[in-house]
Amino acid sequence: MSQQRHGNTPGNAGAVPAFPDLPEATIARLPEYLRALHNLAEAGSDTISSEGLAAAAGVNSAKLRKDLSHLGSYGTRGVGYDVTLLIDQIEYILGLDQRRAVALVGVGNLGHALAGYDGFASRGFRIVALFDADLEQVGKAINGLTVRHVGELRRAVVEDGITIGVISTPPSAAQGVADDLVAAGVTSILNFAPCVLSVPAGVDVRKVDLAIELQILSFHEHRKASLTALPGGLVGEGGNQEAVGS
Amino acid sequence: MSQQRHGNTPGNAGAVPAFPDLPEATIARLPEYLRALHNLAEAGSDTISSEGLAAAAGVNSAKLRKDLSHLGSYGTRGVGYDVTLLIDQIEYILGLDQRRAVALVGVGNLGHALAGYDGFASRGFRIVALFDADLEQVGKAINGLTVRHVGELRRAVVEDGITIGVISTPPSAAQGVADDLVAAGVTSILNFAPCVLSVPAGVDVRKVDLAIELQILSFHEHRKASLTALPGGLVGEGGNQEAVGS
DNA sequence: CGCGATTTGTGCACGCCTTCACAAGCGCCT
DNA sequence: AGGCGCTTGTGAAGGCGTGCACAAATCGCG
Repeated sequence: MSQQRHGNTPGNAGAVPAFPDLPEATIARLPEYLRALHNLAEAGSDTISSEGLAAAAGVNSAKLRKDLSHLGSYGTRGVGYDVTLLIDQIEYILGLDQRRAVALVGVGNLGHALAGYDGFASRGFRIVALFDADLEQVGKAINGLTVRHVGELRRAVVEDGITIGVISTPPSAAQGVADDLVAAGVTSILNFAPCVLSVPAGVDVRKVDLAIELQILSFHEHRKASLTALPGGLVGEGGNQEAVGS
Repeated sequence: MSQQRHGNTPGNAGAVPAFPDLPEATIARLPEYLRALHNLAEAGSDTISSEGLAAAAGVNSAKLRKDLSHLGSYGTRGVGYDVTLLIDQIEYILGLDQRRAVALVGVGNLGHALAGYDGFASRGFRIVALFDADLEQVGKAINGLTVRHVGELRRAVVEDGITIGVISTPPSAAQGVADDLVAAGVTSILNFAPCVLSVPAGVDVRKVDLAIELQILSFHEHRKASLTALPGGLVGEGGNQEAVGS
């Protein structure tokens, strides 16, 4: 592979190193590696082998090595990977060192919980604004933030430099909110509403549908149930551990 | 990933049709088709073309046809698919007609919201039991259910015929809860705790990590930001719409 | 009854991802 | 200094999934 490390292309004027062209599958796994690495660092490990990190992240070690090789070889043969160095690298690649500002729209049942979820703050994000269309909710304080009316969205996005929006409204309102977010300049959306959003080119949408996750599990339950009725029975079936992420 | 060799014996004597051997990718999309179909049915459509359903589900029409062809041919050439027939078929395949009983462990911030989430009840599941290790929470009523102590888990799973468990505890408690669920007979787990669970063969685990979803979006933001700094700029970049699910 | 319009079902090719297997590289011990 | 054990990085092969393009099938209409 032509690995372009920090030795940059001569013509690149930016201070940023050439941005690696990572496979989607790899990108989806980097956060998991990062979490595992943080645990290891906290436990006092300085270095970790691909085997060890793979186990901690729940993946195959060959896959992990190939993933990491894509971002430019930060391991030492015979030793392993430097934990803190790798953390810095992955956080840089993911852009987490910027602690991006996030807006959350819809503080109903789920949105309320998301607004108070520690995991966002502790893993690279700042929820800086909450919105709702319901005047009943507007003005309420959640986790130190005041819920504002969705009409103020545009101004807030610009003022606070928000680049990511989270939608946790009912599905009927989701498309409208998405349109507002895009119009305000948001280019990444995390959608919890069970519906398809249509957005212009250049805007990324990820969808999390909680019921769908259960339905997929239900399928496997159904399959397992119908298999146990068969003569062969289930012999040495491998446990299925699948992580979300496309 | 999975290593399942479910040899489907041709001489299946059961009244149930031979269980189809669906690709994982197809399974993950069936729930989305189902949701779109319910919307269409509510709107009064009797039949729908692959093109129309694909648009409603946010996928390519060829992909949709191939997916549906895997579960037998329920369309009519020149006409399209019968909406209600297709709904019944997909619900049967996913095992949703059984309205599986679900246990939820951990009624903290997120768990509380999940316990009250309408989407579960309206899309084929019954949350029948809530558990927590915190005695402060035990006894409280959420959405008509009383929170019980996690020690009662085993008995409840057996008595209520629970087959799916949802873990929304802190990561430190998740593995223990998973062990308890498995010991009680649960064979499918939806894990919201940001950690890897190890479970015996035959148990399915799906993981939803909210922070990871944001981190993936953050990567794309980072990439987009570094691209706009380049001379070419972004030319006709296709909007990325990715759904969760492996 | 036949024809054309329409839409499904699918063979095929391509690309991405995973996994194996091993050479290359590194540190440690003697 | 040299050899040995350990670990990374990667070439190659195979499998899976996607999307095109088209044949087969069905309906409606003249």
